[in-house]
Amino acid sequence: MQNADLKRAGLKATLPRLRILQILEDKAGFHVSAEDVYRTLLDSGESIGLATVYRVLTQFEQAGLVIRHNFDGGGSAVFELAAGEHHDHLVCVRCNRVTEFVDETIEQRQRAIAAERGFSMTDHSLIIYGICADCQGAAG
Amino acid sequence: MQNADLKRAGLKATLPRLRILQILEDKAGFHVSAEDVYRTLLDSGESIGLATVYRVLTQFEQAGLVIRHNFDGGGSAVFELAAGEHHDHLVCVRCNRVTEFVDETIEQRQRAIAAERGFSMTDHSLIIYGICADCQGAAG
DNA sequence: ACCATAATTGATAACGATTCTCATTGTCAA
DNA sequence: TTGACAATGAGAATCGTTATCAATTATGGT
Repeated sequence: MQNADLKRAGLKATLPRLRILQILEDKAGFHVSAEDVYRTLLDSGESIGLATVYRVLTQFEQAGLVIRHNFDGGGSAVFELAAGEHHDHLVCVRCNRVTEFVDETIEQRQRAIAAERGFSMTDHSLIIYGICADCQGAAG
Repeated sequence: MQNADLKRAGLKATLPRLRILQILEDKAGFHVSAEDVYRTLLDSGESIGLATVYRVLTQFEQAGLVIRHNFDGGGSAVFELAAGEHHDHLVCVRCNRVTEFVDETIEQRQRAIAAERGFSMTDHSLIIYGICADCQGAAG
């Protein structure tokens, strides 16, 4: 039960938080914006304010439940459930689809580079922008 | 003469563009926001509109003269002269200073990963967030 | 189950960054 | 020079996001 997930994160198990967590789980593996979550809620007949969606997503991020990404291009941040291990992203600049990947060689080099410079790494973000196979097939 | 740089990029050599290009050259190696450029202009006694600064920076970006970065945290985009080769960034989350680095191993892996997935890479961005040596020394 | 308390919510105003609008001005090729 | 058309400046408008604040709700002790 997600109720416990929230408690564990130090958050009261309120209805908006449960609903939003559910939506994120339903879309596991996808990247959704605050607006996406908000619209999904509206479509389900829930009446939860947009401000609450932003607040809750920020709380989830701070609690480590979700990860926020600021990809170039699209002006809004996107979120994904923090389940599983760290991964990086391939973003299609044409259809905006996001694919994930993990590469241990790169991870190692990053750690080495940070260490070489006395940099205490807190996070990192690697994004490859390009045109996905589907979009190459489709239009020029 | 920068006049020629602009012409080559297909841009008329107007005064605002020349001044802004000059500022970017003066700050080569640094990352400046549109506001930074704007304030620098004001301080020099120039009266160039903020809207023009944004427009010109966007044009420079499209012309390949500058690179725009959207680092996490700081809400505004920063720009740097596109001179020289591609490089990645270390961003200090405490003082916001940006350091650059190049790592051929990572570059290669990125190309390989894109290729493996039939992804036609147009760009990529690797940012390591952390606390720089100076800031570690300073405060806890 | 009930209550008090403190956290959470929703509606909307406010915000910062960026873009748009449009009348005015400037550049450049002829 | 001059004309055509792109570029500019000032401010309004827009976008995503955050703050405000009164009303609502979850939770722990009873």
